[in-house]
Amino acid sequence: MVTNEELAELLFPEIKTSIDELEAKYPPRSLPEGAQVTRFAPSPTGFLHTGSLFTSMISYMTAKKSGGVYFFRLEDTDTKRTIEGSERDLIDQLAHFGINADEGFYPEGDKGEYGPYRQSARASIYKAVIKELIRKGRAYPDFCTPEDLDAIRKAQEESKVLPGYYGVYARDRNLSNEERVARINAGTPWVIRFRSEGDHERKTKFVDAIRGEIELQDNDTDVVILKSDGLPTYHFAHVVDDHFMRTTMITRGEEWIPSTPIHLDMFRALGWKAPKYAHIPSIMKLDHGNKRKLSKRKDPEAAVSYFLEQGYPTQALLVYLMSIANSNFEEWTIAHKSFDLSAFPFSIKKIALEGALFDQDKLNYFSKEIIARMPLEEEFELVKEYAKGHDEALNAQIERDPEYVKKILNIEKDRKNPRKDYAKFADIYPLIRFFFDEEYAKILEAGLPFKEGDKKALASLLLDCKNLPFGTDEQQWFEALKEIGAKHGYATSNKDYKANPEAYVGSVSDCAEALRVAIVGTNQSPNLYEILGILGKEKTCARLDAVAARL
RNA sequence: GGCCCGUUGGAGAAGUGGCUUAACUCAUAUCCCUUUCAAGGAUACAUUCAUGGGUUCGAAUCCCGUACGGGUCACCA
Repeated sequence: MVTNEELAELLFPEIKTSIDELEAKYPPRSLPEGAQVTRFAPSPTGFLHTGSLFTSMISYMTAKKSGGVYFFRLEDTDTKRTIEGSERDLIDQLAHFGINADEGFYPEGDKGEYGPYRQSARASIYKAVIKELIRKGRAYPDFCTPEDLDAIRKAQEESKVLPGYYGVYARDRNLSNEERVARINAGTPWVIRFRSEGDHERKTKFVDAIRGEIELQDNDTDVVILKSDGLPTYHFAHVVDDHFMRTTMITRGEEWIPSTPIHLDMFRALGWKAPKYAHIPSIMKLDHGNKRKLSKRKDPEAAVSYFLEQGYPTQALLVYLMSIANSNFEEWTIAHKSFDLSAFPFSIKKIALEGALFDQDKLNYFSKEIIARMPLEEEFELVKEYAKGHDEALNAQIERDPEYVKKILNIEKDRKNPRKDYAKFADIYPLIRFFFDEEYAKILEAGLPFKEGDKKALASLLLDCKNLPFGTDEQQWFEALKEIGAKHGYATSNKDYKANPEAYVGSVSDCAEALRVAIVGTNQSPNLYEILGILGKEKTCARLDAVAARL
């Protein structure tokens, strides 16, 4: 007769730690009433996903708003999919967005009392719990090969019965301990499965912090909890980690809803109090008329790095994501004239149930608004940082003459309603390149889009514009432009022109447009007066001469 | 296929039995302003809340069925 105790000892002889010792080592946190402990627990399998940023922001806000703790845990139990170094990117990018963990895994070392915070370093903790489960008869070694499992699944499909390792299909569930010991000693590979006592005919209920009460069929499958590589599966790691790390609210993607009964089943078996769950909806995308989850493979906007490369201010993305999470946030920003997330009364209950379609237009709107209202110095610093890593041409100009670039960024900024030209920093250079002489030379070379008309008259008008005053106010400057225009047959107001079009060559608008095209190369630009002010008299005149000479 | 979640305008959504002739924001369109563009101002945009039935004096709001969309059924998380 082999006891469970002996089986446990044979399987994990090196494990001496008891659950009580773990309980003592990781005591309940002393936090004020209502404080939530949340976490973000990604796998290091690539770059930060936009949906992950969404979830982590929600976790972070939930902890902060309640005076609790937000921590970061690395779920690196899938050694096959792990991408070397991606944990660094994960943490760096999160930090970039200001989502800094109070405790957790850091490449240079853990911070906090509830570690280790990387699952691959917690093997002995999982095994200690499993050893106890085996002693209690709630876990057992399973000797099925992948082929055996395939065969079971096929048989189930043929007889149209639910697939899975449960009940009579759980082949090794009722092996005698003697048999188990014999196979182990014979060197047969094994995994450990949880022994469920659930009944599929019954329901388990739980309250989701976002969706309210959810009722699901009870779990009755004996899930794998320890893989053959000695590492736990997600299901088990979640239960053990979030118990000993004293997480109070699990924020995770909605794809986890169907497996929640498995987790609840294990919490019950271990006699632990289950945490609250908040299942976050996924961010979707419309694809040929169908909604689907943002896909890292198909959608560039699924990777947070995309927004960083495009030069969206991190605040803009966060604000956009918050507008999806709590739709009253938008009204709040208007009422408070602020985009400060930390001041907003975020509520996890207000998250809508259906996954929102990712809306680039709306992101751009927020981003334009944020960039336009940002103080010049702040904007300049962000632009500088962006250009350094992502925009060579812009960077070169900033290095050559930062003050000049700063002046350009400041055009029509100091007003009640500042210009909103840029949704992202990548938009900047194409719009301002005409300011730089070598770029202007290229523009000139490509030909200027003047309206059809008398070239000679145009040249003479442009040459006359060299007499435009510098250093005066805009009103005086514009009067001077009108005067010059009048000399060349342009009406001084659009009304005059409309009233009697035959009497004029064109209106002031046409006159201004000619000047604009000559100086910037297109018929659209920010305020001309400010542009000329930045270019200065010398450059302006040189450009006018060059254009006139070509006509 | 089983199970679960969901369904208000092009998009995000408010609304949980009468105050809704369905808020607010983005997008779109038209007009005004205007030295262009951006901005700003004004107006328009769901006779109706997926659909069929029921409960009620009264339903987007409660109940049931149907359709559609999403998710999930691994030694992946």
